[in-house]
Parts: sequence; structure tokens; C-alpha cells
Amino acid sequence: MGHDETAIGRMAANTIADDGDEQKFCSTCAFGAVCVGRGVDKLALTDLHCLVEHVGPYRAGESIFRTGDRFGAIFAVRSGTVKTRLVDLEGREQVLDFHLPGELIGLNAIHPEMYPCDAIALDSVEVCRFSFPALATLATRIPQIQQELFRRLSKGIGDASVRNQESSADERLAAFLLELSARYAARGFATHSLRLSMSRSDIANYLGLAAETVSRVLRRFQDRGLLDVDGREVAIGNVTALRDIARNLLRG
Amino acid sequence: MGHDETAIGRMAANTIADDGDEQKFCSTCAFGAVCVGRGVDKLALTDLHCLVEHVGPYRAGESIFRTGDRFGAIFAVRSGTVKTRLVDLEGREQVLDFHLPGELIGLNAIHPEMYPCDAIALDSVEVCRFSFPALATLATRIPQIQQELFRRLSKGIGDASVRNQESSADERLAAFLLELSARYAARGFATHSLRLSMSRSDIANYLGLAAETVSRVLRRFQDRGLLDVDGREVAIGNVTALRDIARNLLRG
DNA sequence: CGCTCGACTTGATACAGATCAGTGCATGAC
DNA sequence: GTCATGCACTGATCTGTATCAAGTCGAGCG
Repeated sequence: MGHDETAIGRMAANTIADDGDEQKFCSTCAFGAVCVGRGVDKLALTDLHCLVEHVGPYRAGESIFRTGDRFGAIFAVRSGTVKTRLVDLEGREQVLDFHLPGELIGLNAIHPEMYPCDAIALDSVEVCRFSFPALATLATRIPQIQQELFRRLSKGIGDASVRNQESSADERLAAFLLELSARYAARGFATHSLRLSMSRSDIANYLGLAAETVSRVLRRFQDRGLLDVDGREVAIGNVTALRDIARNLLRG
Repeated sequence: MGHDETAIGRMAANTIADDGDEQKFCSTCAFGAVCVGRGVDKLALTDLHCLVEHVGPYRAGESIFRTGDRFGAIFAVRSGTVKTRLVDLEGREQVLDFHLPGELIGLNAIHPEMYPCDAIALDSVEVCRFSFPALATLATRIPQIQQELFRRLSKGIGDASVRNQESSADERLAAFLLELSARYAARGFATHSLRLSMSRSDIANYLGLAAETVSRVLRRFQDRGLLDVDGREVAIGNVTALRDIARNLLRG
């Protein structure tokens, strides 16, 4: 049974949530649900459709945009997982975030008018491209879209919750797994069974730990019966215990 | 001469940058400069003026808003310094950021529609209050204002640069001081001489260090001749060396 | 004035987690 | 099949910084 759930999780994560054809948006769409839910008229929806462009698939390792590229659009992840990262002068990488289906990337490029980081596909990735000038123009006509943009941007601020401060490795990893699980759940994927599309060292880098520490903590969690690790498949067994470990790092 | 600069810095930091009367905006205003610079018509400027409300002064320790308050407005700091922070269930504080004159606070409240943190005055603080619904409505009519809001929101995303990852105490503190200095400079205050309006433990908390460590690192920097510390007055002596120490944490 | 109180500094010790080094196990090339 | 390569895991040290514990300084106050 644990196996079944894992299989489902893997499938869901690697599949497009739905067709997202000409008539309706993807179920995970950043704007579709909001617009439909708030009674935006059909004409406006058509306008929004016109400026969406499906791009991809990208293969693992390919970049959707790179640091310094001129900013022209924001992207919504349709399928797969994207990591954003910086590479400093000495070539060291710093992982900024992971982005799951339904989440937006490129929002931090509006201000400097160029992308301030690389966006790299971790597995097979498809995205929707929204031309930002067009979107902004549309937003002046359709307050609901402006509002949704404001909300999305606001959401991204001060979101470094998981990595912050001198919390222990256990706390960080527990919080990381729970947050990932919650984000998948919010998009309708399996909740307690997840496939980590990123390597151990990506996780470590993101959390400010060494890769070895991530291994050790995962093993410790498994030994305590909190979860089941099989390579990149993780089945969360005891959510309460994990939540208890992570409690100081989780807001929502 | 070092003393003179310090005195100037202190004065500037504790004084309102200019009058900000009915006819024009504060020189540090979040919107004024942009609007004037981009040829927004006078009628629009009047509208913007109408929704600004000067609030304060707050004394050190008083709060501008608190966690859970219903979101209704964003604020621009006119004078003084504001810290934003979370307090967890066990009563432990986590400092999220410091906000200098000209900077906006409350942007992260748009999404949850309530303030997700406390905003506390560190010294005597005056702010401008912008009703957000009114501002959003105005933004649909004046694209430049919408654009400026987008830019400001974008700027706040992924800005945890200084605190991130497993950088050393030296790196963090160097980066912190340089960033503070740069932010003051950007608002027209003294560059290499600054008054820290926050306590050592606030700095430590913000950077994810112990207060003792902050003391020790400051002393080490002073011993190396990089800067001059006198209580909360800091005069940066060797910017290059500091920048060298901090290099991995500074983007711009 | 001496008192207390808070913010800051300094020193001694302990420990979490980095780092180094090595092993195992896939996958893909040839 | 062998070999190379990349990722994950584990064990043995090492170290930066937290923590504990005093001690100093200055401000406000009876």
C-alpha cells in the first residue's frame, strides 16, 4: 500500500495535471481559477488566453531563463519541478527555491528588469509563458487580475521561512518535507507520499546544510519511524511527529 | 573629521528628510519621485496625495501594526527605523528585517489580507499610510503607479540575501553593514558613517547569530582597522576589505 | 550620591554539523 | 562483459559558533 501511494505520487508529479486546452485553463493555473471564481467576463478570459504561450518540454538540466536575461515574461510551471539558483563568481551554487506545478517563477525579475537568477528544470518541465507587459496592461483593465498579481507577489515576500536562522538540521528538514508535502497537496497531488525531484545536495544547499547531513537526518527520521525513504521516494508516516520537530519553522 | 561625519549621519537619520507638505512629496517618498519623473499628470498626483496619511511619531518600542491585524494599508517610513519580527508560541522573537526611511512595510500582508508580522519602531518613527484598496484602484487608472507597486513588490522577493546559508559570521556582518550603508546612501544619507538604531541582539537575531558573536566580530573588524565602533556609531574605514569579506553575500 | 537595570563585552567550554575519506550501487558507454 | 561516472550513504575528525558565566559601562532614578 505504501508502494501504491508512492507510485501514484510519482505519476502525478510527472504528468500534466490536465489538458489546459483552448477552452479552459490548467487546473493548476495561476490565474484561471481566480478569474473563473470571481466572475471575470468571457471576453477578458479570452484576452488572458491570448497572451499565454505554452513552452517546453525542457529536459532535466535545461534552463528556462538565466541570470541577466532581459525580463519579458513570468512563467507558471505546468508540470515538473524547477529550481532557481545563483552562481557566484567562484562558481559556487546557491539554491534559492524549488517550484512545483502551479507556481510562478520570474516574479523577482520585474524590479531589475532582468532575471536575477537561473531557472533550471529538474525533470521534464513544461511551463506557461505570460508576457509581462501584456499582463500588466490587461491588469489595468481587469482589476481581478491586478489583484491576483499583487497577491502572488506579496506571497513571495519574506518567504524564506524554512531556511531562516539557527534552527537545527532536524527542524529544517522536517519543515522542508512538510512544506513540500503541503504544496503538492494544495495542487491536488498525493499528500504523504512524494518524489523528491531534486538531489540531496540541492536540498542541502537550499537548507544551508551539507549533503551528508541531509542523508544522516533522513536516516535518523527513518530509524525513528517518522518516514520511509527509498532513494528519492519519501513516504511520510508520522506527520504529527514531524510537525512537532518542525514547529518553530512553520507559519501556516 | 570622522567625528563630523558621524554627527551628520546621526542627525540625518533622526530627522525628517524634508517637509513633505501639500505641494510635494518627501524626497524619500516611495511614489513621488517616480510619478514626477515619469510625467504623471497633476490631477493624478493630487489623487495620490489625497490617500496619503501622515501617522506618528511613534516612540521606540511602539508598534505600527501587529501580527494578525486586518490588512488595510501599506506604510512608507518617513523617519526613524522600523523592525519587522515574528514571535513564536514559546515567545522567541525572530527579526525579519529593518526598514529605513523611504522603504515600504506591509507589502507581505496583501496576500493573507492580514499583517503576518509585527512592525516595531526602533527610535522615533513617522510613517505615511497608503490605504491599499484606494491605492489599487488608483493603480488601475495610473499605469505608472501600478508599475511602481509591481516593482516594489518584486524587489521584496528573495531578498534574504544577507542571512542565507552557511556563510560565516564575518561574512554576514560585513554584508549587513555594507547593505545598511548602501541603503542609507541610496536615500541621500551619509554613506560610511552610520548609527545602528537596533540593538546588538536584534542584529544577531536578524543574522542568525548570537549577540556575543556580533560583539566579537565587530571588535575583530575594529582590531583589523576595517571600521570604528563606538557603541551604536559605526564608521566604515576600509570598504574594499569589507566588501572582500562579504563578497559572496552581495548581489548588487 | 549610590543604586539598579539593561545593553554590551570578554573569556572558557561544549557541541552540532562541516569536512575529509572511503564504500556501495546504480546507469550508460563501449 | 568492463569501465567510468554520478549520486547516495557512512564513519572519523575538526572547527566555528552557541552557550554559560562574569564583568564593565552608562543611563535613569530615588
